[in-house]
Amino acid sequence: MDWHESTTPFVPRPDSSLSFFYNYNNNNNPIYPGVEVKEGALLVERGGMEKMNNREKKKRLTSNQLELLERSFQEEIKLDPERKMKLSRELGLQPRQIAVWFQNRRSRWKTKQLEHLYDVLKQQFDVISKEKQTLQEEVMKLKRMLRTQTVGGYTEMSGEETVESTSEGNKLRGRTSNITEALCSFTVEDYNTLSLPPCQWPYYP
DNA sequence: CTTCTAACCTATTCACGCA
DNA sequence: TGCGTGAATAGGTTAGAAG
Repeated sequence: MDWHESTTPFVPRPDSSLSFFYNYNNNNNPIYPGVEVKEGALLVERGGMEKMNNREKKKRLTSNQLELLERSFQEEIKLDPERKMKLSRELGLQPRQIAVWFQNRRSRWKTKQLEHLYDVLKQQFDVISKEKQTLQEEVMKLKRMLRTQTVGGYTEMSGEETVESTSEGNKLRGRTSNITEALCSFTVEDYNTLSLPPCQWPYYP
């Protein structure tokens, strides 16, 4: 899940309705006085686009700025105050802009991770699904064989006792239902510990 | 215990840039 | 000019410090 092993594992926050999404634990939330400028660098307020006339036009970051930000992000997904100020100085951007960029970047990163996870799970599901189909076909085949044998004078299986209700059938059922349960009960907490193939960053949608 | 602050998050808005 | 992208905003939660 982490870009680097150094980053904090995905730990849902307790007691939060949004805990599902809280990747990054907040236990060592640093004090960072006077840096987080709530307006200042930002150009537009909600519903106040007319105010932009007096402000700087919203600009895209330059390729150099993006390159450095991206490098920094890949070193560490979280932004500590010191690094924020350093990047701010180096890139000539407001600290708030750096913070926003990291925020948005983490968001994009997580979206990609979820897409990747979906692909992995789908692949696994397809394989298992195929396997189940093969086994079901085999069961049908065995049933047919049994029926032929009983017609020919062999011992007949009583009433409901089919191949599926035998120990083999139970094994098969148990196995498939376990797989289904496992897939249906998959949570993001599992996602934390799931070992995924290495994720090639940066990749964009 | 309550309040404040600063960090984080998701969802959303909307300007920019490209086909 | 329509659409995708991404910078920025809004509004929410949590943790930690201070009163």
